[in-house]
Amino acid sequence: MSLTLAPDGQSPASDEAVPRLSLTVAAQPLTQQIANHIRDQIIHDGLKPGERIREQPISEQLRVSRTPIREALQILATERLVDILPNRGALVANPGVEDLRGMLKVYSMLDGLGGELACLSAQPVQVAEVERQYNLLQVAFEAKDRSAYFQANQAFHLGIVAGSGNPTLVEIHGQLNLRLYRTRYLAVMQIKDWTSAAYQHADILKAFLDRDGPLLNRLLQAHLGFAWRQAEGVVETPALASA
Amino acid sequence: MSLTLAPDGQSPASDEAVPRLSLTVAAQPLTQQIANHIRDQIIHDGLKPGERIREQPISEQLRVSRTPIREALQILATERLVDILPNRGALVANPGVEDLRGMLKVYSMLDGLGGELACLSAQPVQVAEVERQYNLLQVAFEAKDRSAYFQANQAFHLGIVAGSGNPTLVEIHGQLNLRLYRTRYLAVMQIKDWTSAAYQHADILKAFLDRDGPLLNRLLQAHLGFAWRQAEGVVETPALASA
DNA sequence: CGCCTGCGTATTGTCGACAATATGGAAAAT
DNA sequence: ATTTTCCATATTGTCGACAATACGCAGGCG
Repeated sequence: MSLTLAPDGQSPASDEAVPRLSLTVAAQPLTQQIANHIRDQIIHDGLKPGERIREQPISEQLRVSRTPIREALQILATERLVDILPNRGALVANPGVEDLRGMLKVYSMLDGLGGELACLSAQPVQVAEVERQYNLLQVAFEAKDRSAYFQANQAFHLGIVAGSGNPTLVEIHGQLNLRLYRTRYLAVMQIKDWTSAAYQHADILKAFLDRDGPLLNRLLQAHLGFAWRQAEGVVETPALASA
Repeated sequence: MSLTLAPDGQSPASDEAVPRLSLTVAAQPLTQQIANHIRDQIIHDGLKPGERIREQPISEQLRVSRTPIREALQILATERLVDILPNRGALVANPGVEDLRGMLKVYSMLDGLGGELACLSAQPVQVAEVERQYNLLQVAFEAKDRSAYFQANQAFHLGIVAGSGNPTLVEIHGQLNLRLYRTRYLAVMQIKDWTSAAYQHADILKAFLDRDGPLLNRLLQAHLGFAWRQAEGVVETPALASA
């Protein structure tokens, strides 16, 4: 879960135990680690929409100077997960219902396109992974484990898009997915009737296995539109709106 | 064109001539200005794909410390216009033909969706703007002014998408457009037969004015696919590939 | 009584310096 | 002659300090 960030964590006498071979996987840049850290907190609702993100507290918690933190915030701002107000700091992005509706429109289109392309070019190992996630989905559903259900649901859909073999599509789809992540998570955890949407996955999987691209495209878009209509009521949490 | 960046450019005695009223448009953050500066150079081919971007020369040219430059590079890396190799600097992104093909697939899908939505919710002023750009397009075409043609073509397509009223769509579409900008520009400037694609704009405009969403969607996607097939030959410039 | 002004403080923005890492080439070894 | 090692140099990465800006509140003014 949480990153082991502090660079002063000295493994005893490990200076020679871990020589700087080029074979060794290079540690991720500090800026990226920090961006990942903050991003995780945002999508998992540790940092609430509209909440102020101050640099100094993060600097102290992670034992890092403000410089890489500011670089990380620029990344997250470009991903539209935070808003940076010049000279007034960074806020967790707080999209309104209308914004979320617009994002979902684009997202479902990309999701459908991903499915359609995946029917053409998904590798067997990718198909198998999607099937595996479908089974996990069913297990979680029958166990009424919403958290596991959400996780498998994520992996199921992302797995299909990955099958498209289109890196740009995967990237943009994934970025929009992050923007919608928190809302979708809260929706899945809260809505009363989560049975209907769950059953749609069987048809989706079948279309995928049949490699029926156009059908899968339609099913995915309809599925997301349906899930959204169920979630819409939950969204009405204006979060922090002061003054 | 080029930014007036140097903060030492003292307009004589303008300290009181431009008081810091809240009505005054706040100057764009330095980081953004630098990002815009580098972005412009990339898409206009001043910085070539694969070329190294060193921080110090930029720092000297713009009379700015490296800190905001690094922040700008993080932004551009998130936009996939540059690649940052940890400890080894930033390069101008250099997508291969396969990458470009994948981007264009997503781009045309978004373009088509934008057109379809625009048929539903474009404001009269937006429709008028698209018509205006269409006329500029025709003028430039008849004058064989490829540069003006490209510019009007850009504004024409972006104008349609803007009519969708979906900020997320506009943003993602615009970002992909930037990634493809240089290639499209070089293609328009180089291809021999640029008459065929030009004529398609008449049908596109008509479908838009008729508010025929599905038709416009199909026309736009076909249009981009066509333009791409014409451009494909031009793309074969592997740029810098040393060692 | 409410609003405007001015100042102290908190926070962001920028900088120069130093540390860490990679690069290229000369010298040495095979 | 070729490869390897080692070092000087160039470049990126991180930091602490300072500058610039915004915020909140006390005091004064209409």
